This record gives sequence, C-alpha cells and structure tokens, in this order.
Amino acid sequence: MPTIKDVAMKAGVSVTTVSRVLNNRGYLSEALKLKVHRAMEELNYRPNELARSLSRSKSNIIGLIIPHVSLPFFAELTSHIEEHAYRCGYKLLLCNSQQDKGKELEYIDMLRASRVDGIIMGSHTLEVEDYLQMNLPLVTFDRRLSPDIPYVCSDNYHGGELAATLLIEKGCRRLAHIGGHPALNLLSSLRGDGFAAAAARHGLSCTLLHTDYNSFDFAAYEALLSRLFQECPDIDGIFAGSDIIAAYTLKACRERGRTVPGDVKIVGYDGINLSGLLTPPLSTIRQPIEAMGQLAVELIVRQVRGETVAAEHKLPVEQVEGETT
Amino acid sequence: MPTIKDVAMKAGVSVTTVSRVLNNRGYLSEALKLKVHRAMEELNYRPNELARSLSRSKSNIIGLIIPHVSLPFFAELTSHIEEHAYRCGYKLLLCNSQQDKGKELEYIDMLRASRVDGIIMGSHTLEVEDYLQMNLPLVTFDRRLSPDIPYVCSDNYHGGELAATLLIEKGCRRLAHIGGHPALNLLSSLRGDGFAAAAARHGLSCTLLHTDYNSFDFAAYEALLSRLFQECPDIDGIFAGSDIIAAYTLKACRERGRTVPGDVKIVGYDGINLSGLLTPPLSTIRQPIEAMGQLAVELIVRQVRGETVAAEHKLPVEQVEGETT
DNA sequence: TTGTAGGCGTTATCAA
DNA sequence: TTGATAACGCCTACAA
Repeated sequence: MPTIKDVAMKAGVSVTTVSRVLNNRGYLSEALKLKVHRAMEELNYRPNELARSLSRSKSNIIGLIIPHVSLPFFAELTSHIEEHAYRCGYKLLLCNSQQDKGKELEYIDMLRASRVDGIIMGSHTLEVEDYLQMNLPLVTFDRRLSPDIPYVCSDNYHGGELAATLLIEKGCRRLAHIGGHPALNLLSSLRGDGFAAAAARHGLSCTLLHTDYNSFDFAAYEALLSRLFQECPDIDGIFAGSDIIAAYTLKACRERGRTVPGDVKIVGYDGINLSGLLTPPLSTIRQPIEAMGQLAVELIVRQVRGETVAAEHKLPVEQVEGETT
Repeated sequence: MPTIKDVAMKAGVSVTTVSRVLNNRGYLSEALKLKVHRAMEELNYRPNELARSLSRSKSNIIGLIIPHVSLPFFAELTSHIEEHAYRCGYKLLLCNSQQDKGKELEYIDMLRASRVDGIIMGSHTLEVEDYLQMNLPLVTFDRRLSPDIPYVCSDNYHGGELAATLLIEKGCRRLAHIGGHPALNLLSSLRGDGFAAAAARHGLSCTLLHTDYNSFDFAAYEALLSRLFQECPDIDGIFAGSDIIAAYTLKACRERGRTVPGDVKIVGYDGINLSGLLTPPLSTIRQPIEAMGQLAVELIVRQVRGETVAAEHKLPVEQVEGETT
C-alpha cells in the first residue's frame, strides 16, 4: 500500500504538502493541488486511517453495545444507528453483549483500548459504577445512569397508558402485562407502571408478570404465558412488553384455542417491522426507532465536539391499531 | 490515558521491557513481570490498539458488508459472525450497503483505509472487478466472484428440490416460486432452479416470479403476490425465496381469504427465528446460519494467517415442517 | 506558499 | 536479561 511518502515523491513535493491537500489546510496553489491529486490517483492512494487516528487521537469510530443484534428491535435500531453514523463520517463497531456481564465488561475495555470516540449502550448488565468510570462520550437507551449521562428513551409510561386505554376501550376487563425484570431498573419497566395506573383509573386491576433477569429468554416467555393462562383463565387483554413477547402471546393463544382478538386482545410494544407481518397484524405501541437511533448518534457526535447535552431525551410513542384488539 | 511510557517510568524499567511483558515475548524475570504488572494496574493502563495496529500493521478488525442488518436473516447472520469474531479476538465493523452501489463502494474503500484484516461480503451490488481489486482477505455469501475467492453458501439447489418435493407430496399441483432477481447472478437463484427441476421430474410445471433488482423491496413482494393470485388463481403451492417473502405470502393469502395450508401451501427459505413465530408456523428450508457465520469468520482468519483455503463451502440445508404445508 | 522535524503509542532490531 | 533507537504512517508547530 502506498503511503503519503510515495505520493510526495511521485508529486515531487514534501509530505507536509500532501498532508495539506489531503486535509485542505493552509494555502496551496492550484497547480500543486492538481499535481498531488494526480499522484494520489495514479498510486490509488488512501490515507491510512490507523495512522490518522493515532496522530489526531480521534478514531471516528462509535462503539455500539447491545444484547443481541438478532433481536428485531435491536436489529432495526442498529440499522438506523449505522446509517446515521455513516452520514456523520463515523464507523460502527458492533458488540453483542449477549447479556453476559463478562463480555460486556471486556467489550467496554476493548472499545476504550480501541480509542472509539464514544459508546452507545443498549445493553445493561453492569452496575452504574462500571459505566461511570469510562471517561468517554456515552449515550444509553432506556437507562438513567447518572444525572449527566444522556439517555434516549421512548415515552414508556405513556405507552403503557395507551395500551391500557386501547384494551379497555375494546372491552377488556381482565388485564395482564408481561414485561422484563424490574430489578434491572430500566425505564422500560415504566411501561407496566403506566399500564397499571391507567387500568386503575378505570377501576381495573391487572396481573403483572415479568421475566427473569435475562429478558430475552424465549422459553421463559412460554412458561410465563402458560402460567398466565392457567392462573387467570378468564384473561381477555394482554399488554406485552415487546412485539416479540406479543408474538409469543399470539402463538400461545392459538395453541390454546383462544381466538385473537375474539377471546383475547393483545397489544405489543416497539412497532418493529415484524408486527405488521404477523397474522393477525399486531396492535402495538410504536417507538420512533429511527429517530432514537439518529438521536443517539447525534448525542455522541455533539459530546465529541465538546458540547454539553441534555440528559433526558424522551421521544413520543404512537399507537398502532392492527387486528389484535 | 496512561501510555506505555508512564508504565515504564512507574515500574522503573524501559518501554521495551513493558512491551515485552505485554506481549509475553523474550525472557523476563518474574520479579520484573510483577513490577510491571503492578504499575499497569495502578495506572489502569490499557495498550492503545491504534498504535499497536499501526505498528504491527494488523488491526484485528473484520469488516462486514451486508444489505441491511434490519433484515432478520442478516441480523441473525451478523449476530453469529460477531460472536465468532469475538472468540477469535476480532472486532467487527458493521456496514449496511442498503443495496446502494455508491455506499458499498465507499465502504469498501473505507474498510481498506481502516486497514481491516479482511472483509465478509453479504451485499453484492457491484461488478466482479470491483471486488477483485481489493487485495484483502475476502469471503462472500452466496456469490462466486472468481475461482480463488472463497464463498459460503447453503445447498440452494437441493433446498429448492426439497421445497418442491414437500409441496408435491402434500398434494400441490399448481406451483409457483417467488425469488430474487436472477440477473444478480447469486447462488441463491439456484433455489428456483432446483425447485423447477424437481417439479419437472414430477411432470409439473411452475410459475417463476422474481423481484426487481432490489431484492428487499417489500412493496414489490405484495405487487408480485397480487399478480400471482390474479394470473394463477388456482395456485396451490408456493415456494418463497426467503422466510420474509413467505410471511408476505401468508399475509396475502389471508387478505384474499385463502386458507393456509388448506387452499394454499407455503414453504419458505432460511429458517430464521421469525419462521416459528408466525401463525401458522412456517414450513421452511433451514440454512445453517450459525455455521455459515462461523465459517465465514474462520475463512478470514485462515487467510490472514496466510493459509490458502478452498473456494466453495456449501453447507447442507434442512427441511423444517411447520404448519403451512 | 512550502519544507523540516518531532510526536502520536507501539513494536521490533540491534547492542550491551 | 534488559535497553536505546528506529520504524509504522500521518499530523502539525515552527521555520524558511
């Protein structure tokens, strides 16, 4: 691979000059620019980003840590993050924590060692202190780590309210919610809170179920659903904490001969592409996934620039009526 | 951030020595090792990977270019690639080409500039020559670029045969296949070939439909399905080129009042998680996605090591009977 | 307007 | 066994 030196030789100038035209810095005669550009083309020269990064101590890489890209919500989020990062001239280093503390820690370490310019955290297996240490631009999803670490979330509480209202309007009286483990202390647990509160305002109570520590254990969903149908056979309205859980719920209803939306009505959360593909198409609370991804990147970029950014970024949700309500 | 120099000072040795204990090279007294390790810990030192990469001219980064991570198949593939890369000590730079030639080209350029150690290509919008230029370890999915660029694929042809056989065994007589655009010249178009061949062996012909150039345009699927049901109202067996297409097919049937598997039977391809979540669960031809991802990484790693690897890596598919046949 | 030289943080080649 | 010192490829004062 040709280096800046080769270009300088071929163009008959110094490396400084080449570096200048590369970065468009300082005053350069058009003639020189042309000469240098020609040399670069002839050699098919590309500046070595490693060297650049080292020298400028800026890598233009953003690290993204999520539980699993294979989960549709994170897949879509990642896609939007990538797209926006690309627009801003950033590369994306993808890290699946697999909900494993060890891996998440190692990844954080690795990202720091790689001198990424910032980290977007969608995985949250560690304690607050572990995150606070890393002296790096940081943005989280759905988790408030400290008063000055920005986080992006959807209006979880209101989303829960919307779900309850929708189910109740459609005639449901026996409500249940299936969500992630509340001990994780994520903002997404507000979905259940909003749901319960809205139900209470209508004089209804509801059954609240949640997964174990690992919120993405699919077998756990089925077990929970089994329990739900056994303990509350007359359940008629279920608010699932995610569209995936909703899909499992749909499946569980089908396997038990409960019709949807006849016997049981279901509302999901997320609004992933999949939700419209299910039969029947899911009613759900849609998060603005694209806007959230874009915002996360933007918050990193602005921190890199030295700006201080607000802590909370709560984006509105939208009710989508499919055919499960 | 502390550097190797700081560690050296603190430990009262030279940077060379620190570098040695860092890389476990040469002979070092235990006493020294201990001293150095202690200094590193006290300073919370992490070697700068950028500097390392520059010096060794090896970045330990693999670039992955795919059409969209938001497509479930690629999301799952990416997840497995990430996992295996991590095990091998590699980081993953994620690039969504979005089926855009310009973006794909820029990404290739960017990856070379970033001195990635290899590229895994799942996106194929460019011409063969564009890929051959990059003098880098390369692995592709489902595309044969040249005799010595290794590629990973599933047994597409046989998968198509399995699909046909399954449908025919279940009593279908009016067959159709919906696949990607054949001009892309991807191995995945063998799915349709195998399907047609097996149908012919049973004395059946079949309707072959395919998308436009952009194989991931969902609206196009719906248009195709519309046409199919209009032109061949008596169709009773559909082999979809992917599980996503199958999901759209399922939806289209439902909207038109055709029961599945009563009136129409459907077989998908891929075996993504989603396929089991649909109602009814999809019958499909499962690709060994995890093995494919793992193999791709392995092929890069082996090329990095200087080994020469075989060109073709065709992995077996497996028929999964859901409830759509 | 252009060039020289030192630094970014490591590794690697010699000597000692 | 350990330590100077020159790369790795680029950027950037400072000079000219």
